[in-house]
Amino acid sequence: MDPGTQPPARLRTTPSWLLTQTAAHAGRLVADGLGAVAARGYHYRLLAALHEGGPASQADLGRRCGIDRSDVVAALNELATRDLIRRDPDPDDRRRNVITLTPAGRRELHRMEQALDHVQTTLLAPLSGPERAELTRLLTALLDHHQQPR
Amino acid sequence: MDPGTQPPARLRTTPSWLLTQTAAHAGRLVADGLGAVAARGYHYRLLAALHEGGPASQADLGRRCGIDRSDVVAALNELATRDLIRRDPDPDDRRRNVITLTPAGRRELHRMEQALDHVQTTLLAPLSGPERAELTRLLTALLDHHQQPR
DNA sequence: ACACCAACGTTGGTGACGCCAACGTAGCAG
DNA sequence: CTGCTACGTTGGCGTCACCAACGTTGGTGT
Repeated sequence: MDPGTQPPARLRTTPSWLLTQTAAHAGRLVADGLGAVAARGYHYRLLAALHEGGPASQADLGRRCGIDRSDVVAALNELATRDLIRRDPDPDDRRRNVITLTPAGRRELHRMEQALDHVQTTLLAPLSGPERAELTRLLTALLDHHQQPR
Repeated sequence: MDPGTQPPARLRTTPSWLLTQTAAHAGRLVADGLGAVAARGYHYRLLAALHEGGPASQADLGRRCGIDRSDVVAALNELATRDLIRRDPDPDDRRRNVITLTPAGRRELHRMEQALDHVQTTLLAPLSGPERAELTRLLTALLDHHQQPR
């Protein structure tokens, strides 16, 4: 039909464009999947970090998840109103709060993971098993390299 | 030092997390690189599309770049005030504007590309040549697959 | 004991990106 | 002529990421 309705070739071969575009699609899928269980990325990251690392302070959670302290506050507020986490003052350090995953939070985390499993499937549909592993490896290498000065 | 300050393992092996995180880093690098020449992603995409495809309507540009019509308007306004593009009414279809790249716009596009070349280098630093090609191939496959219903 | 600095949680604001709804205008098909 | 579609424009919303500032608390140096 109408020619030139394709993305510019220079963009289509530029890794940064590819990354941001695929990430946009991935983000859309993730947002949809999490939205189906009334959650968003920050919620999942925080709950997953709590599940793996156990109770932690908000600052610790932020560092683990790569989320700014101020954004951790807001996300935890939302999780707390749904009773998915508990926020208790730390008796050993009165500056801190101890964030604890509640049973309901564990259940919600499980639902989120199911939704995300489905997202992975559809996202990686065009890739073979070895290709998925290779993609994971390459992205991990990029991430590790650029995350050293944290 | 303090253990458990690592991202959760489940996140670190999840492709969608890897994509969004690497994309966040890539986006940061791109934004910094383009910011050094007083531009942002939308500006680069639009100028690149104009350079490759020649003058076009705003709706066409939006389709080519994957940018919403309304966002095209704002970005073109910014480019127009810097005289990087011209916006003329289309005599053949009075609904449309014909967007044309000016010589100054071509120069700015060149500066942006230089900045982005540098970004690619630092972004892909940890990968070998074949690995970069493979990453590009995998991302392209993902993008093509998920862009069919456009 | 004191002053100093660092860390914590919190509030508020900014920007980029992506998306959607609505409007008036203009082209096109029936 | 009547609709339907496309176009440009305005305005708004949500997510993610980041920064500045404040008061409180902990730890350190002197």
